[in-house]
Amino acid sequence: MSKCGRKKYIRTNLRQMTMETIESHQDGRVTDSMAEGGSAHMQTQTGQNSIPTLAQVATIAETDESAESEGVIDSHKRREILSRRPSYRKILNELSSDVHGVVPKIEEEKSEEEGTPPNIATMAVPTSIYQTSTGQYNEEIELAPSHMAAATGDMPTYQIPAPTTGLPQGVVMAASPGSLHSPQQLAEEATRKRELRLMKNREAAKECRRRKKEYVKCLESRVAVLEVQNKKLIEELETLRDICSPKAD
DNA sequence: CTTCGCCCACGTCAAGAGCC
DNA sequence: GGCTCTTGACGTGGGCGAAG
Repeated sequence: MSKCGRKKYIRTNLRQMTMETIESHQDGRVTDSMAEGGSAHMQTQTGQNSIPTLAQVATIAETDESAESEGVIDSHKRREILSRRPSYRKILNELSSDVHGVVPKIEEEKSEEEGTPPNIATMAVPTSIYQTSTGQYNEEIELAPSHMAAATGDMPTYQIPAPTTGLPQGVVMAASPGSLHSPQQLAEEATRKRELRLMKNREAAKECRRRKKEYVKCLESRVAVLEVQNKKLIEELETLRDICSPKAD
């Protein structure tokens, strides 16, 4: 068996095991949305997409609780519970409005078209505030001077196609639909539309993944900042306690 | 060197969200 | 209501380090 074939075999088995786990966890019942490729369970097939969003975590917890307490959820309610959450950009922008300065907004993608990196320069990157091996936090928060992805080399080759035409190279504009007569022309038009749709979706998927990574990084950044704040507040509380109730010695 | 296990990125499909 | 966008899920291929 070739390497790829073996991997496929392993992953297929892994997926099967995962689904069995989910089924057993849910008392042998798989929800409609999961069977349809719903968004509320963590993908474990390859390890990617394994980070559940906050909404997903809440959803899973809610589903578990309700499943235990009520036993049966009707399909409509399940659909509501497992409904898709808003986009990363929306969530992040809401977060940024709540915590100004901690979480950056995801900018509209226009800077790349202008030949400059996306404006993430104002983001507080937790480069040096992660917990050390001794449990201490480095409290220095640096401002990222350059594009984050460029620093990590995450998307070295990503490019948005030139927006001038909106069509891939090699895709020829067909004649107007009114001028299509023969089945051959109709088939060609359908093929062309499919190619265009696939190309757009390909780019959209890339962009979506980029945003997702950015979103996760921002959440991690926020966690780090809040942990630092929490630590400071605890220390402040201890100091005030010492002042208010000094030891009599 | 080969195999294994894991991770990452990609392309595609499908379905919900959002806009007009 | 139709169209486009967004994103979860899935399958695939490649890279890399560890183990044999």
